[in-house]
Amino acid sequence: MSGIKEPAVCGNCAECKYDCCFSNRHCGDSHIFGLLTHEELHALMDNKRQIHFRPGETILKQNTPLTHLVCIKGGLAKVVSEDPKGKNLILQIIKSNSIFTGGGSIVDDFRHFTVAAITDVDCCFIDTSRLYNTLTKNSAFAIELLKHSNNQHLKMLSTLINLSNKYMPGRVADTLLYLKNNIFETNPFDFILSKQELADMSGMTKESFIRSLKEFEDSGLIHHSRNTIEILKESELTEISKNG
Amino acid sequence: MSGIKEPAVCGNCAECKYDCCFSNRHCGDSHIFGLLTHEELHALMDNKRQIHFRPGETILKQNTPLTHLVCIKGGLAKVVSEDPKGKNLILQIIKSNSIFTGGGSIVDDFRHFTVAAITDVDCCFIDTSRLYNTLTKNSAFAIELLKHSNNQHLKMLSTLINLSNKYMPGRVADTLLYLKNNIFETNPFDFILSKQELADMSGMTKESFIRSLKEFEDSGLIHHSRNTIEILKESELTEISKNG
DNA sequence: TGTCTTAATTGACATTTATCAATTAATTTT
DNA sequence: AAAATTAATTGATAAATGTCAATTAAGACA
Repeated sequence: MSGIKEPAVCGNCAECKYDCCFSNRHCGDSHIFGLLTHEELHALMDNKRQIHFRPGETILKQNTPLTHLVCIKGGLAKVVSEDPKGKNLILQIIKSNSIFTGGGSIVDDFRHFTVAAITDVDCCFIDTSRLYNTLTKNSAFAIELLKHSNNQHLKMLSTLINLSNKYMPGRVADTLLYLKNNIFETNPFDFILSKQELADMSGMTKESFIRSLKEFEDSGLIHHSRNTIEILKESELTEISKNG
Repeated sequence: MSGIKEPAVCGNCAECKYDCCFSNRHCGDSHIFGLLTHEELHALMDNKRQIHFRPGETILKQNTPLTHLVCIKGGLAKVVSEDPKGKNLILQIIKSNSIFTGGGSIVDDFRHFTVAAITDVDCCFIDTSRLYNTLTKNSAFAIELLKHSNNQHLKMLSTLINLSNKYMPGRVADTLLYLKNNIFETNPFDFILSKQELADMSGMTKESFIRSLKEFEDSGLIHHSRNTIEILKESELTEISKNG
């Protein structure tokens, strides 16, 4: 893990070509940084640091103070809720160009999740103390962040319903469809996730996940080998997801 | 259910004494409406309607368009996620003086929950189309709403963890402690909720809830009769909650 | 008061899921 | 390449939870 202090640059500056929040001015679908003026962007990003993480490294640790926002510039990371007894629940996979506020921002200012790199990850750390100031000055930015927050809220609701109302086959189907349609966006897809991680996404033990996957394989719904899964009958998987 | 068009009044007007959002200027802990100027308050609340609901009535219905915010002025309501197969999950109980945005606001603008009255409920409906304008003009208000949203987010996270990581006794303990400490704030407490509703709060069938409750009774942790529950050994219940 | 209806409770049983131990496969290290 | 470690898989079993049916209790009503 290495921290490189970046110069204050933005899409409006000649020298600025290489950074997600600056040159592209968007994180995920929200284009949230595009709402800032040149000056506001500089004020917020001035002392931003871009950091590289290797697979497996912890980017943010649950229960530590929330001092920075994180923008994922490249790579995949997992958002994990760690519980004292060691049961991990993977709530979300974060892709390139997404902004991660961590839930507790502006509320209790500590982190409620751990974020860990799955692949190599490049990301920016943005000071939350500066965020407050930006929110005050630019209400369009504040509204966009509110939208982002509400979006996360709805995603978590969907996770909650999936995990609490469905039996294992439905939950496994959800995980597979989520990976194909939202994360990897190819079929078949190579995944870097272990069976334990897939189980942690589905709220079950790895043994149960494996058995459920095998049933799908035997029914011809999917085909999987070491690190690849191909979804053969998506509509049937969707049915299984719906029926719980 | 009756709708009474209210005059545009606020805490600054002489005639205004009777309304939660106006005279008290707060909803729950957030005092969010206190951040608005006299003019902004009027602009937002001008055509507000105050409505009375009787026990059991639906206040907001899942999957309908999200056109209004709701402020609960008096009474208790339940926030329910209804699933197509009829499995209901009660996510939250709403008390007096709380604001309910419903998750989907500013995102997809439809409701992701049903809200139903448990007791008699008085509440105000505030036009969300006016909300956007207010957010734009008053960033402190926007930040406060963001805080509210993040708060809801964290509460949902806690629900998610409780439901997915704990066995039944832990979940029942959570429900009982939540009712005592957050909703009724007395001990013993009279509850108006049916066993089915308590089970829906705990993510299990009513039969399972009843059995779990009986075990607590037999172990001397609680005492319950028809509509009253008394928590006798809170610290032990807290342990059960922690250990899942 | 007795009838009707709904909610609460109990018991027997089936299903779902986790746990534990053993084995095999894959990966890393030496 | 062999040894050592870690991950994946399988089977047997136990624990957790849901389902169904039957019974009792409580509340509503005429």
